[in-house]
Amino acid sequence: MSESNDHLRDAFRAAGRRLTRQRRLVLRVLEESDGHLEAETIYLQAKARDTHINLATVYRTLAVLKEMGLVEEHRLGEEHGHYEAVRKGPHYHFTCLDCGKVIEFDTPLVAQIEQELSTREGVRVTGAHLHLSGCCAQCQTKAGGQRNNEK
Amino acid sequence: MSESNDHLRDAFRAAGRRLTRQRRLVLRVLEESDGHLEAETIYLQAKARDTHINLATVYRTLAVLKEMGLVEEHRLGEEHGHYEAVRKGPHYHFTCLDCGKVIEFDTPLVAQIEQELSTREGVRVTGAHLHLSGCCAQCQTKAGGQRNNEK
DNA sequence: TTGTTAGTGCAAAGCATTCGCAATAAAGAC
DNA sequence: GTCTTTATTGCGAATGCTTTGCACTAACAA
Repeated sequence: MSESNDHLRDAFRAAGRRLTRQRRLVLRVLEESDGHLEAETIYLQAKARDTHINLATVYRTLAVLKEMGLVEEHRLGEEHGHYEAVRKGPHYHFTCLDCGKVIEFDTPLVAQIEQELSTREGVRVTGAHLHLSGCCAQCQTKAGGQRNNEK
Repeated sequence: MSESNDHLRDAFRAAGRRLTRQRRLVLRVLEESDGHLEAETIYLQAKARDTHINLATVYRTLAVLKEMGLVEEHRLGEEHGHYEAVRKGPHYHFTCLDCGKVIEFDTPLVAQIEQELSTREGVRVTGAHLHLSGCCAQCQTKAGGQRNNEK
C-alpha cells in the first residue's frame, strides 16, 4: 500500500501536482471496480468510503487523471461519460443494446488498420477506439431470437 | 427533386411519420454538407434557408432520422454529438488532434473483428464504430515533428 | 514547523439536450 | 378542393451532466 502510494506520488510530482486523499480515493474506486463507471457512481462509491469528497472534485480529478494518462473516458452508450483506469495495453468494447452489458476485448487487427491508414494517409495514429454494439448471447436467448432494442 | 421527395415520403410513411418541411430541410443540410455537423450548426444552416425552424425541432428531427437509420450520431471529440447522413456502407473516422480535421476511411478488417468476436463470445454485432486519432500529415509537417495537442 | 499555493467544498453558472403545451400543418377521407 | 385527425412544431422552461468562482484547507518543500 505504501509502495503504490510512492509510485503515485512520484507520478503526480512529475506532473507538478499533489497527491491528495480525494485523488487517491477516486483512483482506488476505479481500480477496484470493473471499469466503465460514470462520474456520479464514482462519487457515490468514493463518498461511501470517505465522506470528504465532492462531485465537482471527482470531475476535476478525472480530468487530471485523464490528462496524466491514468484514466480513460468513453462515451459508450452515447450518453454521459464513462471512466476507467488504464490497465495493460489497448482494449476495445462491445455493448449489448438490450441489457447494457459491456464486454472488453482485444485484437491485433486494429493495429493493422492503424498501420494501413498511416501508410495510406500519412497520418500518425496515437489513439484508437473501437466500439461494437449489438446483442449479447444471453439476451439473444432471452429474446428468443427477436430483437427488442427500441427506445 | 420530386422523385427523391417521393422516396423520402414513402420512407416516412412506412415509419408512420410525416415528411415535414423541417425534416426535409435538416436532411438536405446534412446531405449537402461533408458530414459531422453538430446540432447547432445544422440549426443555423437550416435557418439560413428557411426561418421556420427551431433548435428543439432539429434535435427531435435528428432523433427521428437516427431511428430511421438515415442519420448517424458520433461523439468524435468526446464533447457534444456530431451528425452525418448515412451514405453508402460503413465507414470509420480519424480525427487530427491538432487541427480537428476528420478523415473518413473504410476497411474490411472491422468486419473480420466482428466475425471473430461473434464467434468467441456468441454475441450478434449490429453496429461498429472505429475512431482513430492522432496527427494528420499536414500538422506533422507544420509542427516539425513535435506535437502540440494539449488542452 | 511554517509558508506557499494547488486542491477542495459549496453553490452558482454553463451547455447541450429534452419536454410540456397550445398552435400548426401533413396525410388520408370525403 | 375541403374537412378531420393527430403528428409535428415553436416557444420557453426545465433537465442533467459538467464546469467555474471564490474563500477555505491541506500537501509539499524548505
